[in-house]
Amino acid sequence: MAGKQAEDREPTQAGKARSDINDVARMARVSRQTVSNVLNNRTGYSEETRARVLVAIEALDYQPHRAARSLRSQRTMQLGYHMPGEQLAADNAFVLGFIQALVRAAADHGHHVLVFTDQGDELEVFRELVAIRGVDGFILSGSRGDDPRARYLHQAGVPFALFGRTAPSLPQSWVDIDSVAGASSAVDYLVGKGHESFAYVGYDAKPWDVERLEGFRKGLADHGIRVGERSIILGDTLDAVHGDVLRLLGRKRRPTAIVSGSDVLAAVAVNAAKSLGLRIGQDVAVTGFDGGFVQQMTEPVLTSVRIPVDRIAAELIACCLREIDEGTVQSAGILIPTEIAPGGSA
Amino acid sequence: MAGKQAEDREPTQAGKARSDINDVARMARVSRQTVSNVLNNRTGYSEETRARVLVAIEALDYQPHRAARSLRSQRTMQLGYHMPGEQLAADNAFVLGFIQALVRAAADHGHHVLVFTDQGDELEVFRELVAIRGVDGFILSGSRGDDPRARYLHQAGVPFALFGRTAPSLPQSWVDIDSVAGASSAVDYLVGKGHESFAYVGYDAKPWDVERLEGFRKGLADHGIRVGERSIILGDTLDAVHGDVLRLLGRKRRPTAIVSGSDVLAAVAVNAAKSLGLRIGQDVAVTGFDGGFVQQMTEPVLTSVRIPVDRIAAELIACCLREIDEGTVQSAGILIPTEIAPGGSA
DNA sequence: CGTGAGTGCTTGAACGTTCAAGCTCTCCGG
DNA sequence: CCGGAGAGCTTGAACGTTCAAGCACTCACG
Repeated sequence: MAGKQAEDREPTQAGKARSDINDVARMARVSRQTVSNVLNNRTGYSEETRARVLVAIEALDYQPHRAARSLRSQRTMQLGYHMPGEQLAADNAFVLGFIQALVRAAADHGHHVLVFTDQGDELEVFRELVAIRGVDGFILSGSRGDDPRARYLHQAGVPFALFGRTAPSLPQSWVDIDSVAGASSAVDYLVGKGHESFAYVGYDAKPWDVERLEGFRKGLADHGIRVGERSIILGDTLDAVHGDVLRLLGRKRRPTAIVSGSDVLAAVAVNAAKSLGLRIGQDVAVTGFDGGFVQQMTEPVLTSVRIPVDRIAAELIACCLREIDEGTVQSAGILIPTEIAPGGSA
Repeated sequence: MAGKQAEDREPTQAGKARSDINDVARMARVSRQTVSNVLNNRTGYSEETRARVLVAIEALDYQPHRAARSLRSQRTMQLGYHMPGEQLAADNAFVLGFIQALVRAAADHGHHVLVFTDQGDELEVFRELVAIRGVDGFILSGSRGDDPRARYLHQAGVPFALFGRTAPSLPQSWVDIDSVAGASSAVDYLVGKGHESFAYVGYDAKPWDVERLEGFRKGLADHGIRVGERSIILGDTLDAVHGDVLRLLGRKRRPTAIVSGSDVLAAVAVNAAKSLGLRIGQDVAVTGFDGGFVQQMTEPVLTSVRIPVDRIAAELIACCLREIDEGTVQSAGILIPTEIAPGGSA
């Protein structure tokens, strides 16, 4: 049943071993070191030599052996991304897009991404990766305040960049979105559409949830609009939020616009509104926050505050590599603005 | 603004370089090779020596240098996972959980996972990774029929395992879920709850979509239940499906149970039913397919055919490592059964 | 008591790069 | 015509492991 020798799986490369740097050197009639220099765009060779080397590389289809390079140069050309180990929850749609963006951004700089996660002890897995020198640096995400991973890496002298913010006591590279401005921009957008009566639906768990609510309040204040506390729904479970939205929209003077701190909760609000017979985008406007694929899951498509993952990933990788290459820490963080991604819901 | 020397980031390790295998050997009063043998659980040393070596390893906090190991042994202890490069869509909730499961399963065998994706040429990125010997093998996903990635890897003689099925012409390791049995089991479950009148909501794009519908039909046939073609909704857009479900449930003799080939579409069906004032789980039952976090996004929670990602990941990693270690290909694939994850919707 | 087969351990070499130091020209200023 | 600098290239060593051989000693067997 099982078992078939793998030998017969290599029909083409019969005996012909992979070529190494010496083969290239021999063919180009130069020394190994010169090949190495060309490969790493160093100086110290003529234009003519360079051309000969490149021809040989091409002809032999040579690519340097990653492990050999790493051993000598002490650079792995790999970055580690710590994937949240928690039970997968609502904003995971976001994480997947983020990983994809990270991988692409790293590839732009010739690096690969090692994705890892922890089970139990969060730091253990970092310690191991640092000990075996498996990566050159780390990308962390989902942090506000004092992050034990950041503290450990800092103390261990390992470069890293953080998506989110930490306690400003340590100098470290971080990139974050401007959640306050994002939520505030949703209000601007709705005001621009003529809305005057608002409600908010969001989580209450993470620091950025608080910031989004704060942004909502700021946005209203900017336009001199007041909002009652009863119009602010902060829910843990989708059930509870669903019920609260029903109650909210059942009121005599119901709001015409609902700003949400999450696409998923916005979807819940859309459903609740629909079940009351309200037309989304006409009787009531709803905006979300994320812009992942959940945005497409409502009908009509959600208008959402999009988190620009590509920008974020690019900055994170750039920060991390700068730290690796130059040994310097970008002590000021980077705040990335969000964008409104208009759908039919507002 | 920017720029702070990283020097002062290493307060603890002043000069004290990391210890290598020779340090351990010296401390345990044995040779490098003996340390190496202990490390790799080989034979050729006494129990007493082994103990001394372990003490030394502990004392020096020694961990072997990954790159050095790789160079000599030609094993990277890394597996590559090719993340679908397409625009992120509905079943991405699934992919994220899958990655997490893969990472964990690989870790159980002392391996790390390199996640990569392509932009444009799908094979290019494989060729590079193979050329630099960046991984020992690959995990592919999302394939039915003739997969160019599988073809390439096979021809290059690189071990890999496939989530999905390919043309049976090539002997290769694959693991897949039994979609037909899965959809069929949803019908069984609903029949067990007393339902007699069914409808189906699903996609039509991928091979497994077809299989799920097939399973639905088979499940009905098993119970001698007939279904009209008008009760089978195959949609591309959520909008269209939403409308079709409204029409379906608006019929005089409406079905009491809706089986769906996707949690997302099941969620759409739930919303549509709610907007007609139907009580989910009572007036109409709905089941999904996936069991990712989308399952939690409806109210009540969706009853769904869960894809056991942990099992799948474990089998994939095991297959791939077997191929790497023993050079043998498991020529028969593995079909993993799904499980019904009951929620309140059916 | 010589021989063959373990058992337990050591040693030099190798894996495929890059580092650090050197070597050989040429060219230019004094 | 000597000295110094630089351009262009080479060479031995090193990175930290594992491989492949070998060595010394013990023990059983004929």
